Amino acid sequence: MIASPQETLSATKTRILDAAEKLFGEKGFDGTSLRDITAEAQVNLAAVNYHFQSKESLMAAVIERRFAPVNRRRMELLDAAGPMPTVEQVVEAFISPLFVMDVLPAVPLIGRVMSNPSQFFERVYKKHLIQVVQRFSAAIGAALPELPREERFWRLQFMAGSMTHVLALSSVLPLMSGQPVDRAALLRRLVAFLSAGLRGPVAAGEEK
Amino acid sequence: MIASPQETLSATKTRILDAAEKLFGEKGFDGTSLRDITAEAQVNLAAVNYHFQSKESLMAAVIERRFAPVNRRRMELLDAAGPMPTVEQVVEAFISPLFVMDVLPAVPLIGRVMSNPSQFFERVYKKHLIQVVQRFSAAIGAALPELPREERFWRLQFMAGSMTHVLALSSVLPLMSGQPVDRAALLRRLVAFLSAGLRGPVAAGEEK
DNA sequence: GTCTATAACCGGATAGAC
DNA sequence: GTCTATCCGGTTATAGAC
Repeated sequence: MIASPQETLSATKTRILDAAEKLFGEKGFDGTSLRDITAEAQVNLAAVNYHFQSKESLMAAVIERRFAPVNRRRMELLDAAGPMPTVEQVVEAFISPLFVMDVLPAVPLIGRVMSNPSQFFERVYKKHLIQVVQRFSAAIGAALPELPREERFWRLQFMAGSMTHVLALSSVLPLMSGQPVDRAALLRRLVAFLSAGLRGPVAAGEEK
Repeated sequence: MIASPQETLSATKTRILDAAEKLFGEKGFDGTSLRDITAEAQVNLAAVNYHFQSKESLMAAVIERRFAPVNRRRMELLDAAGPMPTVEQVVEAFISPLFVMDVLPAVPLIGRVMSNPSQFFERVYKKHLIQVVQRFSAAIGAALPELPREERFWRLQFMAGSMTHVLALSSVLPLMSGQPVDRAALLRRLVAFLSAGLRGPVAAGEEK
Protein backbone atom coordinates (compact mmCIF):
# COMPACT_ATOMS: atom_id res chain seq x y z
CA MET A 1 0.00 0.00 0.00
CA ILE A 2 1.39 3.37 -0.98
CA ALA A 3 1.13 6.62 0.94
CA SER A 4 -2.15 8.33 0.23
CA PRO A 5 -2.04 11.62 -1.67
CA GLN A 6 -3.54 13.36 1.36
CA GLU A 7 -0.34 12.89 3.31
CA THR A 8 1.57 14.89 0.72
CA LEU A 9 -1.10 17.54 0.74
CA SER A 10 -1.23 17.55 4.46
CA ALA A 11 2.40 18.55 4.75
CA THR A 12 1.62 22.11 3.70
CA LYS A 13 -1.78 22.06 5.34
CA THR A 14 -0.35 20.90 8.65
CA ARG A 15 2.42 23.47 8.54
CA ILE A 16 -0.19 26.17 8.13
CA LEU A 17 -2.30 24.81 10.97
CA ASP A 18 0.71 24.60 13.28
CA ALA A 19 1.89 28.10 12.45
CA ALA A 20 -1.61 29.54 12.79
CA GLU A 21 -2.12 27.82 16.14
CA LYS A 22 1.13 29.24 17.44
CA LEU A 23 0.56 32.79 16.25
CA PHE A 24 -3.14 32.94 17.08
CA GLY A 25 -2.18 31.85 20.57
CA GLU A 26 0.57 34.43 20.91
CA LYS A 27 -0.97 37.47 19.25
CA GLY A 28 -4.66 36.71 18.97
CA PHE A 29 -6.80 36.17 15.91
CA ASP A 30 -7.21 39.78 14.85
CA GLY A 31 -3.59 40.45 15.68
CA THR A 32 -2.29 37.77 13.34
CA SER A 33 -2.28 38.29 9.57
CA LEU A 34 -2.25 35.56 6.97
CA ARG A 35 1.13 36.91 5.96
CA ASP A 36 2.43 36.33 9.48
CA ILE A 37 1.20 32.76 9.25
CA THR A 38 2.63 31.96 5.84
CA ALA A 39 5.97 33.46 6.85
CA GLU A 40 6.08 31.33 10.00
CA ALA A 41 5.01 28.23 8.10
CA GLN A 42 7.36 29.02 5.23
CA VAL A 43 4.66 28.46 2.65
CA ASN A 44 3.23 30.67 -0.04
CA LEU A 45 0.56 33.20 0.84
CA ALA A 46 -1.89 31.78 -1.68
CA ALA A 47 -1.66 28.36 -0.06
CA VAL A 48 -3.87 29.50 2.79
CA ASN A 49 -6.76 30.38 0.56
CA TYR A 50 -6.21 27.26 -1.51
CA HIS A 51 -6.37 24.93 1.49
CA PHE A 52 -8.70 26.85 3.79
CA GLN A 53 -10.70 29.23 1.56
CA SER A 54 -10.61 32.10 4.06
CA LYS A 55 -9.03 33.26 7.28
CA GLU A 56 -12.35 32.70 9.01
CA SER A 57 -12.45 29.02 8.14
CA LEU A 58 -8.75 28.61 8.92
CA MET A 59 -9.59 29.80 12.41
CA ALA A 60 -12.38 27.24 12.58
CA ALA A 61 -10.01 24.47 11.48
CA VAL A 62 -7.38 25.46 14.02
CA ILE A 63 -9.92 25.44 16.83
CA GLU A 64 -11.61 22.24 15.68
CA ARG A 65 -8.36 20.30 15.58
CA ARG A 66 -7.73 20.90 19.29
CA PHE A 67 -11.13 21.17 20.91
CA ALA A 68 -12.57 17.96 19.54
CA PRO A 69 -10.00 15.56 21.05
CA VAL A 70 -9.78 17.45 24.36
CA ASN A 71 -13.52 17.27 24.86
CA ARG A 72 -13.62 13.63 23.80
CA ARG A 73 -11.00 12.88 26.43
CA ARG A 74 -12.98 14.75 29.06
CA MET A 75 -16.02 12.61 28.35
CA GLU A 76 -13.96 9.43 28.46
CA LEU A 77 -12.55 10.33 31.86
CA LEU A 78 -16.01 11.08 33.16
CA ASP A 79 -17.28 7.78 31.81
CA ALA A 80 -14.38 5.96 33.46
CA ALA A 81 -15.24 7.52 36.81
CA GLY A 82 -18.65 5.84 36.79
CA PRO A 83 -22.08 7.12 37.83
CA MET A 84 -20.97 8.27 41.30
CA PRO A 85 -17.72 10.18 40.74
CA THR A 86 -15.86 11.99 43.49
CA VAL A 87 -15.47 15.76 43.25
CA GLU A 88 -11.80 15.28 42.50
CA GLN A 89 -12.58 12.91 39.64
CA VAL A 90 -14.94 15.43 38.06
CA VAL A 91 -12.43 18.26 38.34
CA GLU A 92 -9.63 16.12 36.98
CA ALA A 93 -11.75 14.95 34.07
CA PHE A 94 -12.35 18.56 33.15
CA ILE A 95 -8.83 19.86 33.52
CA SER A 96 -6.28 17.12 33.04
CA PRO A 97 -6.87 16.70 29.25
CA LEU A 98 -5.29 20.14 28.88
CA PHE A 99 -2.18 19.13 30.77
CA VAL A 100 -0.98 16.32 28.55
CA MET A 101 2.14 16.65 26.45
CA ASP A 102 0.63 16.72 22.98
CA VAL A 103 -1.77 19.60 23.58
CA LEU A 104 0.95 21.69 25.22
CA PRO A 105 1.65 23.77 22.08
CA ALA A 106 -2.06 24.58 21.82
CA VAL A 107 -2.42 25.87 25.37
CA PRO A 108 -2.18 29.60 24.56
CA LEU A 109 -4.63 29.16 21.68
CA ILE A 110 -7.16 27.36 23.88
CA GLY A 111 -6.78 30.02 26.54
CA ARG A 112 -7.45 32.70 23.96
CA VAL A 113 -10.54 31.02 22.59
CA MET A 114 -11.95 30.41 26.04
CA SER A 115 -11.51 34.04 27.05
CA ASN A 116 -12.97 35.49 23.82
CA PRO A 117 -16.43 34.08 24.09
CA SER A 118 -18.35 36.66 22.13
CA GLN A 119 -16.23 36.13 19.02
CA PHE A 120 -16.63 32.37 19.22
CA PHE A 121 -19.86 31.91 21.06
CA GLU A 122 -21.69 30.41 18.13
CA ARG A 123 -18.90 28.27 16.78
CA VAL A 124 -17.17 27.06 19.92
CA TYR A 125 -19.77 27.13 22.63
CA LYS A 126 -22.65 25.71 20.66
CA LYS A 127 -20.61 23.12 18.82
CA HIS A 128 -18.01 22.05 21.36
CA LEU A 129 -18.85 23.20 24.84
CA ILE A 130 -22.58 22.97 25.38
CA GLN A 131 -22.50 19.18 25.73
CA VAL A 132 -19.47 19.42 28.00
CA VAL A 133 -21.19 21.94 30.24
CA GLN A 134 -24.33 19.82 30.52
CA ARG A 135 -22.42 16.63 31.13
CA PHE A 136 -20.19 18.15 33.80
CA SER A 137 -23.06 19.94 35.45
CA ALA A 138 -24.74 16.55 35.84
CA ALA A 139 -21.52 15.01 37.14
CA ILE A 140 -21.16 17.73 39.77
CA GLY A 141 -24.75 17.01 40.74
CA ALA A 142 -23.89 13.34 41.22
CA ALA A 143 -20.82 14.17 43.31
CA LEU A 144 -22.54 16.92 45.32
CA PRO A 145 -26.27 16.19 45.51
CA GLU A 146 -26.87 19.03 47.97
CA LEU A 147 -25.75 21.71 45.52
CA PRO A 148 -28.63 23.59 43.81
CA ARG A 149 -28.71 23.38 40.02
CA GLU A 150 -27.99 27.07 39.50
CA GLU A 151 -25.06 26.94 41.86
CA ARG A 152 -23.63 24.05 39.80
CA PHE A 153 -23.71 26.20 36.69
CA TRP A 154 -21.86 29.03 38.33
CA ARG A 155 -19.25 26.90 40.05
CA LEU A 156 -18.58 25.22 36.73
CA GLN A 157 -17.95 28.67 35.28
CA PHE A 158 -15.63 29.56 38.16
CA MET A 159 -13.75 26.31 37.56
CA ALA A 160 -13.45 27.03 33.86
CA GLY A 161 -12.23 30.53 34.70
CA SER A 162 -9.36 29.39 36.92
CA MET A 163 -8.30 26.89 34.31
CA THR A 164 -8.60 29.31 31.41
CA HIS A 165 -6.59 31.91 33.29
CA VAL A 166 -3.57 29.69 33.80
CA LEU A 167 -3.78 28.60 30.16
CA ALA A 168 -4.08 32.11 28.78
CA LEU A 169 -1.31 33.40 31.01
CA SER A 170 1.00 30.48 30.47
CA SER A 171 3.59 32.69 28.79
CA VAL A 172 3.77 35.27 31.58
CA LEU A 173 3.22 33.18 34.69
CA PRO A 174 6.86 32.08 34.82
CA LEU A 175 7.83 35.76 34.81
CA MET A 176 5.31 36.58 37.52
CA SER A 177 6.25 33.71 39.79
CA GLY A 178 9.95 34.14 39.13
CA GLN A 179 10.50 30.50 38.23
CA PRO A 180 9.56 27.95 35.59
CA VAL A 181 6.10 26.42 35.98
CA ASP A 182 5.91 22.81 37.13
CA ARG A 183 2.87 21.68 35.18
CA ALA A 184 2.23 18.53 37.17
CA ALA A 185 2.30 20.48 40.42
CA LEU A 186 0.06 23.15 38.90
CA LEU A 187 -2.51 20.52 37.96
CA ARG A 188 -2.48 19.15 41.51
CA ARG A 189 -2.87 22.64 42.95
CA LEU A 190 -5.77 23.41 40.63
CA VAL A 191 -7.58 20.20 41.47
CA ALA A 192 -7.16 20.78 45.20
CA PHE A 193 -8.33 24.40 45.02
CA LEU A 194 -11.31 23.77 42.77
CA SER A 195 -12.46 20.67 44.61
CA ALA A 196 -12.49 22.65 47.86
CA GLY A 197 -14.39 25.46 46.13
CA LEU A 198 -16.98 23.09 44.70
CA ARG A 199 -17.54 21.55 48.13
CA GLY A 200 -17.84 24.96 49.81
CA PRO A 201 -21.02 26.10 51.55
CA VAL A 202 -23.66 27.83 49.46
CA ALA A 203 -23.71 31.57 50.12
CA ALA A 204 -26.47 32.93 52.32
CA GLY A 205 -29.43 33.86 50.16
CA GLU A 206 -28.60 31.28 47.48
CA GLU A 207 -29.65 28.11 49.30
CA LYS A 208 -32.70 27.48 47.10
CA MET B 1 -16.58 81.01 38.61
CA ILE B 2 -16.83 79.86 35.01
CA ALA B 3 -16.37 76.39 33.66
CA SER B 4 -12.71 75.60 33.09
CA PRO B 5 -11.56 75.14 29.49
CA GLN B 6 -10.63 71.55 30.30
CA GLU B 7 -14.26 70.67 30.76
CA THR B 8 -15.01 71.76 27.21
CA LEU B 9 -12.02 69.88 25.91
CA SER B 10 -12.90 66.89 27.96
CA ALA B 11 -16.27 66.58 26.30
CA THR B 12 -14.69 65.21 23.12
CA LYS B 13 -11.94 63.44 24.99
CA THR B 14 -14.39 61.69 27.28
CA ARG B 15 -16.64 60.69 24.40
CA ILE B 16 -13.65 59.05 22.75
CA LEU B 17 -12.64 57.26 25.94
CA ASP B 18 -16.17 56.00 26.52
CA ALA B 19 -16.57 54.79 22.95
CA ALA B 20 -13.14 53.14 22.96
CA GLU B 21 -13.85 51.41 26.26
CA LYS B 22 -17.10 50.02 24.92
CA LEU B 23 -15.72 48.80 21.61
CA PHE B 24 -12.41 47.50 22.95
CA GLY B 25 -14.47 45.50 25.43
CA GLU B 26 -16.81 44.13 22.78
CA LYS B 27 -14.44 43.45 19.90
CA GLY B 28 -10.98 43.56 21.37
CA PHE B 29 -8.16 46.00 20.78
CA ASP B 30 -6.95 44.68 17.46
CA GLY B 31 -10.53 44.15 16.34
CA THR B 32 -11.49 47.78 16.88
CA SER B 33 -10.37 50.50 14.47
CA LEU B 34 -10.07 54.18 15.24
CA ARG B 35 -12.82 54.67 12.69
CA ASP B 36 -15.10 52.40 14.69
CA ILE B 37 -14.36 54.50 17.75
CA THR B 38 -14.87 57.91 16.15
CA ALA B 39 -18.12 56.73 14.56
CA GLU B 40 -19.41 55.48 17.93
CA ALA B 41 -18.28 58.66 19.67
CA GLN B 42 -19.61 60.84 16.84
CA VAL B 43 -16.40 62.79 16.66
CA ASN B 44 -13.97 63.40 13.84
CA LEU B 45 -11.31 60.83 13.06
CA ALA B 46 -8.48 63.29 13.53
CA ALA B 47 -9.66 64.07 17.06
CA VAL B 48 -8.21 60.79 18.29
CA ASN B 49 -4.71 61.62 17.20
CA TYR B 50 -5.07 65.18 18.42
CA HIS B 51 -6.10 64.14 21.93
CA PHE B 52 -4.27 60.85 22.27
CA GLN B 53 -1.40 60.91 19.72
CA SER B 54 -1.79 57.26 18.74
CA LYS B 55 -4.03 54.22 19.09
CA GLU B 56 -1.44 52.69 21.38
CA SER B 57 -1.62 55.51 23.89
CA LEU B 58 -5.40 55.71 23.60
CA MET B 59 -5.43 52.10 24.75
CA ALA B 60 -3.19 53.05 27.65
CA ALA B 61 -5.51 55.90 28.62
CA VAL B 62 -8.59 53.70 28.45
CA ILE B 63 -6.97 51.11 30.70
CA GLU B 64 -5.50 53.65 33.09
CA ARG B 65 -8.84 55.35 33.67
CA ARG B 66 -10.38 52.14 35.02
CA PHE B 67 -7.59 50.18 36.63
CA ALA B 68 -6.29 52.95 38.85
CA PRO B 69 -9.52 53.54 40.84
CA VAL B 70 -10.38 49.84 41.04
CA ASN B 71 -7.01 48.99 42.53
CA ARG B 72 -7.15 51.97 44.88
CA ARG B 73 -10.49 50.70 46.14
CA ARG B 74 -9.07 47.22 46.63
CA MET B 75 -6.30 48.60 48.80
CA GLU B 76 -8.75 50.68 50.82
CA LEU B 77 -10.93 47.66 51.52
CA LEU B 78 -7.90 45.67 52.59
CA ASP B 79 -6.79 48.50 54.87
CA ALA B 80 -10.27 48.69 56.36
CA ALA B 81 -10.17 44.97 57.16
CA GLY B 82 -7.18 45.48 59.44
CA PRO B 83 -4.04 43.39 59.98
CA MET B 84 -5.91 40.12 60.57
CA PRO B 85 -8.54 39.91 57.84
CA THR B 86 -10.83 36.94 57.36
CA VAL B 87 -10.56 34.97 54.12
CA GLU B 88 -13.91 36.38 53.06
CA GLN B 89 -12.71 39.93 53.64
CA VAL B 90 -9.66 39.37 51.47
CA VAL B 91 -11.69 37.85 48.64
CA GLU B 92 -14.28 40.61 48.83
CA ALA B 93 -11.62 43.30 48.81
CA PHE B 94 -10.27 41.81 45.60
CA ILE B 95 -13.52 41.28 43.78
CA SER B 96 -16.20 43.64 44.98
CA PRO B 97 -14.63 46.81 43.46
CA LEU B 98 -15.52 45.32 40.07
CA PHE B 99 -19.16 44.86 41.02
CA VAL B 100 -20.08 48.46 41.74
CA MET B 101 -22.40 50.39 39.48
CA ASP B 102 -19.98 52.90 37.99
CA VAL B 103 -17.45 50.37 36.67
CA LEU B 104 -20.19 48.24 35.12
CA PRO B 105 -19.68 49.61 31.59
CA ALA B 106 -15.97 48.80 31.85
CA VAL B 107 -16.44 45.16 32.82
CA PRO B 108 -15.90 43.65 29.35
CA LEU B 109 -12.83 45.82 28.85
CA ILE B 110 -11.31 44.79 32.16
CA GLY B 111 -12.02 41.16 31.36
CA ARG B 112 -10.28 41.54 28.04
CA VAL B 113 -7.20 43.17 29.51
CA MET B 114 -6.93 40.57 32.24
CA SER B 115 -7.10 37.71 29.77
CA ASN B 116 -4.59 39.21 27.30
CA PRO B 117 -1.59 39.32 29.56
CA SER B 118 1.15 39.07 26.99
CA GLN B 119 -0.07 42.15 25.15
CA PHE B 120 -0.27 44.17 28.36
CA PHE B 121 2.20 42.50 30.61
CA GLU B 122 4.56 45.45 30.75
CA ARG B 123 1.97 48.17 30.92
CA VAL B 124 -0.72 46.66 33.09
CA TYR B 125 0.98 44.08 35.22
CA LYS B 126 4.06 46.06 36.11
CA LYS B 127 2.27 49.34 36.60
CA HIS B 128 -1.06 48.33 38.10
CA LEU B 129 -1.08 44.77 39.28
CA ILE B 130 2.27 43.92 40.80
CA GLN B 131 1.54 45.87 43.98
CA VAL B 132 -1.94 44.37 44.16
CA VAL B 133 -0.57 40.86 43.84
CA GLN B 134 2.00 41.43 46.57
CA ARG B 135 -0.43 43.09 48.89
CA PHE B 136 -3.08 40.40 48.47
CA SER B 137 -0.56 37.61 48.76
CA ALA B 138 0.43 39.04 52.13
CA ALA B 139 -3.22 39.38 53.13
CA ILE B 140 -3.90 35.75 52.29
CA GLY B 141 -0.88 34.88 54.38
CA ALA B 142 -2.37 36.78 57.33
CA ALA B 143 -5.73 35.08 56.91
CA LEU B 144 -4.29 31.61 56.30
CA PRO B 145 -0.90 31.34 58.02
CA GLU B 146 -0.63 27.62 57.25
CA LEU B 147 -0.60 28.16 53.49
CA PRO B 148 2.89 28.00 51.89
CA ARG B 149 4.01 31.12 50.07
CA GLU B 150 4.02 29.49 46.65
CA GLU B 151 0.57 28.12 47.17
CA ARG B 152 -0.63 31.63 47.98
CA PHE B 153 0.62 32.86 44.60
CA TRP B 154 -1.20 30.16 42.71
CA ARG B 155 -4.44 30.42 44.60
CA LEU B 156 -4.40 34.15 43.97
CA GLN B 157 -4.09 33.37 40.26
CA PHE B 158 -6.97 30.90 40.45
CA MET B 159 -9.05 33.56 42.18
CA ALA B 160 -8.19 36.12 39.53
CA GLY B 161 -9.08 33.58 36.88
CA SER B 162 -12.59 32.89 38.14
CA MET B 163 -13.22 36.59 38.46
CA THR B 164 -11.77 37.42 35.04
CA HIS B 165 -13.83 34.71 33.42
CA VAL B 166 -17.16 36.04 34.60
CA LEU B 167 -16.10 39.55 33.59
CA ALA B 168 -14.90 38.55 30.14
CA LEU B 169 -17.98 36.41 29.53
CA SER B 170 -20.44 38.90 30.91
CA SER B 171 -22.11 39.33 27.53
CA VAL B 172 -22.70 35.62 26.91
CA LEU B 173 -23.34 34.27 30.40
CA PRO B 174 -26.99 35.37 30.32
CA LEU B 175 -27.37 33.35 27.11
CA MET B 176 -25.63 30.34 28.62
CA SER B 177 -27.57 30.35 31.86
CA GLY B 178 -30.84 31.17 30.13
CA GLN B 179 -31.64 34.09 32.38
CA PRO B 180 -30.37 37.56 33.28
CA VAL B 181 -27.43 37.65 35.67
CA ASP B 182 -28.09 38.80 39.21
CA ARG B 183 -24.82 40.58 39.91
CA ALA B 184 -25.23 40.76 43.67
CA ALA B 185 -25.92 37.04 43.83
CA LEU B 186 -22.97 36.36 41.53
CA LEU B 187 -20.66 38.28 43.85
CA ARG B 188 -21.91 36.26 46.83
CA ARG B 189 -21.43 33.01 44.92
CA LEU B 190 -17.91 33.97 43.88
CA VAL B 191 -16.89 34.93 47.40
CA ALA B 192 -18.25 31.68 48.82
CA PHE B 193 -16.58 29.52 46.18
CA LEU B 194 -13.20 31.26 46.30
CA SER B 195 -13.06 31.45 50.08
CA ALA B 196 -13.67 27.69 50.26
CA GLY B 197 -11.00 27.14 47.62
CA LEU B 198 -8.46 29.29 49.49
CA ARG B 199 -9.13 27.38 52.69
CA GLY B 200 -8.83 24.02 50.98
CA PRO B 201 -6.15 21.48 51.88
CA VAL B 202 -2.80 21.73 50.14
CA ALA B 203 -2.40 19.02 47.51
CA ALA B 204 -0.23 16.06 48.38
CA GLY B 205 3.35 16.79 47.35
CA GLU B 206 2.91 20.57 47.70
CA GLU B 207 2.90 20.83 51.51
CA LYS B 208 6.30 22.49 51.76
C1' DG C 1 -9.72 72.66 18.62
C1' DT C 2 -11.88 70.78 14.78
C1' DC C 3 -12.34 69.66 10.20
C1' DT C 4 -11.08 67.73 5.12
C1' DA C 5 -8.02 65.49 2.44
C1' DT C 6 -4.51 62.51 1.67
C1' DA C 7 -0.25 60.05 2.45
C1' DA C 8 1.67 55.59 3.18
C1' DC C 9 0.83 51.18 4.22
C1' DC C 10 -1.22 46.59 5.29
C1' DG C 11 -5.04 43.44 5.03
C1' DG C 12 -7.61 39.39 2.76
C1' DA C 13 -8.57 37.53 -1.42
C1' DT C 14 -8.02 35.99 -6.32
C1' DA C 15 -6.52 35.50 -11.29
C1' DG C 16 -3.79 33.05 -14.06
C1' DA C 17 0.87 31.08 -15.29
C1' DC C 18 3.34 26.97 -14.39
C1' DG D 1 -0.87 22.08 -5.90
C1' DT D 2 2.04 25.92 -5.91
C1' DC D 3 3.71 30.17 -7.40
C1' DT D 4 3.76 35.52 -8.78
C1' DA D 5 1.41 39.52 -9.34
C1' DT D 6 -2.19 42.33 -8.33
C1' DC D 7 -6.73 44.19 -6.89
C1' DC D 8 -8.89 46.92 -3.67
C1' DG D 9 -10.76 48.15 0.60
C1' DG D 10 -9.43 49.40 5.21
C1' DT D 11 -5.81 51.15 8.55
C1' DT D 12 -3.07 54.56 11.20
C1' DA D 13 -1.34 58.87 11.03
C1' DT D 14 -0.54 63.64 9.51
C1' DA D 15 -0.63 68.12 6.81
C1' DG D 16 -2.86 72.12 6.45
C1' DA D 17 -7.28 74.97 5.97
C1' DC D 18 -10.54 77.11 8.99
